[in-house]
Amino acid sequence: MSAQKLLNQAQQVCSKRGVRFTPLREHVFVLLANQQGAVGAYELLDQLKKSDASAKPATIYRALDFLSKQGFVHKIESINAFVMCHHFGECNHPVQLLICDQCGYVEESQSNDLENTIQAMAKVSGFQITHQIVEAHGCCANCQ
Amino acid sequence: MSAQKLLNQAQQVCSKRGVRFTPLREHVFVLLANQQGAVGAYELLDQLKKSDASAKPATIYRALDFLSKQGFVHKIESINAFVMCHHFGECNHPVQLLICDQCGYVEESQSNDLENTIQAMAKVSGFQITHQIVEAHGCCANCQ
DNA sequence: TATCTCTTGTTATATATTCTTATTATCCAT
DNA sequence: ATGGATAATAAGAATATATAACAAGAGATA
Repeated sequence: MSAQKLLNQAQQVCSKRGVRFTPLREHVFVLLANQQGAVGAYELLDQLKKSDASAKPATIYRALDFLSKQGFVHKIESINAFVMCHHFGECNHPVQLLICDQCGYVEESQSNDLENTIQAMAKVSGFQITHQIVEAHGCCANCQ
Repeated sequence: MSAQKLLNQAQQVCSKRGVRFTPLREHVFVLLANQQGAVGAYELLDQLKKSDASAKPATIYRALDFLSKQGFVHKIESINAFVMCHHFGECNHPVQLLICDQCGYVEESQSNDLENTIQAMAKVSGFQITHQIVEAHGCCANCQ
């Protein structure tokens, strides 16, 4: 999906939810939308600085925090990077990521089986899951 | 399992593998073994400093790196913390963690189902997995 | 002993988050 | 509309977390 389409969609979602999609947040959103695969926060910060020299780490992290909460981007915990979610409009799915260690490509996948299996595993221990992180590293089809 | 037993076991594993379980590494190992649940690196560093005032971040991270590679401890990516593995002797299992956000308790669990499901999910995309992170957050049986 | 490798010490730097204060937007009463 | 109260957002500084780079030391091997 194009960056412009994603942006429009995000604007609609924000206005529907009554949250503020400020210029700063939009800016970071667009930076991410134009990015292939995962990006680090400081790489985004460098890009942001080109048009806003006063940007600081907290600036970018706050924006990323907002975008995550809205489900527009996902944080990849295992490599401290961020990736745009290309179907935030559709549903509130749990995130499962396939991360190519060669080229940085990140694929988002959705398996109900996996979700169910994790829930089953937790149940055995009487554990109540609120959210989960599933990140698989390896080599994508292209890089093999 | 007691800290002492774990230590003995780790010593045996190291000598079998021909890797050096230096005093420093042992020390960090024991700190972790005596810990309930997850610990941050800088918390360990503070403890280490009590007997070795010259310890620095790199000191602890190097030791943790070694212990991770040997499978003695696991890093929890989603909270930047470390936890002792209580069955490193048994097998080379993929790690699945249940993390209680209330009390910090971490349970390691092992589901072949889950492993298989993830592999199946990857196969659909022609993705080859080398390793994976599964971390479920929520509330343990005790805290409910 | 000479050499090679692994480990550690030390410093600097990269990455990430928190806290406090200031600013801006929104809402409501006038 | 206008001003004032309130809440959300942003700036800035400080701190927490993690790694890199290089020099020095200790162990193993021949």
